[in-house]
Amino acid sequence: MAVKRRPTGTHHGDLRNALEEAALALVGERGPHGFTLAEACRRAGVSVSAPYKHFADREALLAALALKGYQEQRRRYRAALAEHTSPAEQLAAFAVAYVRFAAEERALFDITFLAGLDKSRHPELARAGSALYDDLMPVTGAIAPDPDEAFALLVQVAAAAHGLALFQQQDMLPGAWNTRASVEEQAARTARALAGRHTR
Amino acid sequence: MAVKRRPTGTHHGDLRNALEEAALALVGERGPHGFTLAEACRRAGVSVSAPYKHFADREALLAALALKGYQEQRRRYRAALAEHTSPAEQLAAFAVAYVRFAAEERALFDITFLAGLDKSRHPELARAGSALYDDLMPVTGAIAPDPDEAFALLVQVAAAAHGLALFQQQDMLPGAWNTRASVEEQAARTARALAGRHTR
DNA sequence: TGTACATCAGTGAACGCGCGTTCACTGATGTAC
DNA sequence: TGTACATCAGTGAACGCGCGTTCACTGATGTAC
Repeated sequence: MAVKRRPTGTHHGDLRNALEEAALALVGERGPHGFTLAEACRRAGVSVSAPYKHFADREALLAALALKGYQEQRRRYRAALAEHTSPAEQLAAFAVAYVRFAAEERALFDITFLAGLDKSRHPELARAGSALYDDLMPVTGAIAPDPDEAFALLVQVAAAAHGLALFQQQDMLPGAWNTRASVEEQAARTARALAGRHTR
Repeated sequence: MAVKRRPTGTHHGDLRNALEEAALALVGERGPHGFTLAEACRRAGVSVSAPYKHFADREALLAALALKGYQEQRRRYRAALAEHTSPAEQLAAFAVAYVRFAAEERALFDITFLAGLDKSRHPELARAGSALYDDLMPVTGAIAPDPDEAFALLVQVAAAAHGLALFQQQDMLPGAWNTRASVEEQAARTARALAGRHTR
């Protein structure tokens, strides 16, 4: 057997991760387009050519983070669904989890949805996005038996949560309405109202 | 009385407008951050220093366009409301007008919501944004008498329309769902469902 | 009507800046024998 | 255990680029008399 390789690399040790962390910090501080390779290198204490040992180019680093964003979303939505049994409440929990993800992981959310990544150049992102639909469809399917209706319901709830998340992030709601608690409540109420339409 | 001034200026004639048009074209072609002063000058056939006779800086040009965006939205929403008498149908018409504005005036929509304008530096934009609420509140107020409920309803419908508009713009819906007609239908249905909650 | 003048929209050259990417290199590490 | 070697993560200098902004200027236009 070969000697065990150290998981930490040769020089820096964990540059790939350090660059990803720096990118998240930059987007958190400066907005969806605030990431530059040069500044991430500065923060990681490394020369500007170092990233190319780990990523093909600037966009590849962002795409790696966007993929993480989709995975984190999936994890959160599955957990949210598992906490309820009634489909309507599961849908509400999903909507709340959506706006909460945007608030708690803002940089990840920004990179995933607002960094302008060319999705046709990153099919794995498109796949990760539609994987989210797969997890949710059983829930809306239990509320609206017709598949088209089920998908429409899912789209409506996700869109409402997406809009609420962006409104809050961009300070477009007045005063107390721009609170995380308030936005989560609106998300849940919207989901319940839209689900209610079908159950009676 | 002084001789009438030509509305067309001295040299170029209408550089201010030409620059705004070029900026809209650029954002339309390259996305929310695709505008540069230099390229707009090239397209207007003018030197790079010319814009400073009309705008304080790059951001001022964008802010002027964002203001136009809010004005155009207001015009459209007022027209949408005027076409119906039932509050629920007015709300649905607003939601449809919202996603239609995003589709028909994509560049204006992008500049208004996605260009990352610093709103604290442009209070006129914040004012123009909340003016939209003022037009809509009577509608939701007719559906939900309690002012907080009325505002919540408005926020929910606007957020849903916002999310739908972005989903379509970013190609996040599969196949026929990513159609303008489909998205408009989802917007109308969401508005009706949310309004319905209150009227029974 | 003719002339001197003020205005001001647009010029063109220059500035400093930060960016993404390439390239030959170095030197520490782990591996084979 | 010791030595020669291959690997490969990170260096540092350089590249070309496009950007926003400034500055002294020019020259066409409209105005005053």
